[in-house]
Amino acid sequence: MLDIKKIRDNPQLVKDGIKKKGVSPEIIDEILEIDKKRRALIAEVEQLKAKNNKVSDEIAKMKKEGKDTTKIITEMKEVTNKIKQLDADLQQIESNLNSKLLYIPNIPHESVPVGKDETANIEIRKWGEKPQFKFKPKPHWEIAEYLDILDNERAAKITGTRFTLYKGLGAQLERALINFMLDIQTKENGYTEVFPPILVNRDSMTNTGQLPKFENDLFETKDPDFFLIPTAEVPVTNIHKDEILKEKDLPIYYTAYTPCFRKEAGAYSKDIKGIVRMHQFNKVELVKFVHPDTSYEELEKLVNNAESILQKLNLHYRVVLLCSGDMSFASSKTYDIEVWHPGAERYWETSSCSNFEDFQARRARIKFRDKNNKVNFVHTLNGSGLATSRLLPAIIENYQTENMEVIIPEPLRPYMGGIDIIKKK
RNA sequence: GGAGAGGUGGCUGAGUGGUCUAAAGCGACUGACUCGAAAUCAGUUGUGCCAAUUUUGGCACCGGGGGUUCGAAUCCUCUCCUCUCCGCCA
Repeated sequence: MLDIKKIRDNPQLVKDGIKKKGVSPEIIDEILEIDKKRRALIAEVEQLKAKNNKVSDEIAKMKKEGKDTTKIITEMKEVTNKIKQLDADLQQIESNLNSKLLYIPNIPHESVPVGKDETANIEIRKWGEKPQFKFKPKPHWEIAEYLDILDNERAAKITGTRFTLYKGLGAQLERALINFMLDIQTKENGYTEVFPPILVNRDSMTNTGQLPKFENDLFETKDPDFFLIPTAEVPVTNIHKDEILKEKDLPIYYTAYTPCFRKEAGAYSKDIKGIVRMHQFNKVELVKFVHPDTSYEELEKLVNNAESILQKLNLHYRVVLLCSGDMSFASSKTYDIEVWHPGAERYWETSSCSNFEDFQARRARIKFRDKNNKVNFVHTLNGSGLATSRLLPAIIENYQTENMEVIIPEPLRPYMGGIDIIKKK
């Protein structure tokens, strides 16, 4: 959510900002018009309330002195009725204003390239090199089927399309990756591990920006009404909802493994091969609550923390700075980390690291008290550290052998009971 | 799922229709005393919105929504959460 005061004081800046994100700027004029009405109404109704409060005190005194109050009470009834009516009007205007504000995206940071879609993204750096094979590397779904470690067909029997069943050493490798990543993020990078609820309420989903605009992308439950999280960002960011944190406690770093659930409505059908785009996938997430002055430094560190996993696994990747039009609704600046899949012959996003500045904090009312006792919004950041539905295929494809076996990367072997290769049974 | 109790400031906790501008204590902060600390003493101590911004004034907030009343922390109603007991259960 953007600050209504900022919109009021600097409408052109906000208009330019949302335009870069592909949202048409007329909405800002509507918002300002509603805000104007709202403030006029507040002035009117509060004046009446002040009178009401004053006279109520007088009535109390009169009663104590035994004076007759019937006349003044009759008069006040009219005032009260007027207040009720104005309050109802005000409530309607405020909910209208609020629902409009909830649809306004965050505006991009000045360092973000302006562009419409992914073609305007900028490659920042590459790490490692594409592995060379003496044979033609196969895509992960062929190897996984041969080794019988992933089974989409049986998962479809259980649930439906875009689900997978991890089997045997495949299941074990998934679990190893999760544990490995959590250990790195907690032991080396200073994150505190949490394991949050994966069903959340509407408020939490609104605070991080998935709602109200993207309800179609989410799975929800009936009775009670909850949503399945599309990312651990949602429950973890909401840990500090409605809190005023101490400045000395910042920055706060959390990491969490959760399954994630996405409808992937409208996603390209060509992506359904293998497990790169599932309705359910596993992810280790990194979330930060930081002082506003440090959030862009913290973003760089966050990206480095995510990269460190790929480096340890010796997987070639590139870091991409997203352009304004390719960024998510709530983000001010986003880097994607894309890992090389030699079988599929393409890079796949395996992490997305964003600074939301105070966009989410304002919605979730997450603040801190500074040295001068002033209360201010924190900045929130998050990034995948990493998503296993893209990482496990990358390992299968990068570590495949000519006879379709998969070598386990050395750092994962302790998590696999010492197993160093996946062979056909 | 059933029965009961309860939700008040950073924390403990009083307040059951009208100086509540929410008692008191603890904690925190500031100052005094001190070489310094402790103890002691004095003072300060929430959030949001509106208007002006030099001092400030007004409104709202006692889990949340709605209602009764001239007036609600207090009464009614719905709802959420916590605790205790029973039932069920990984």
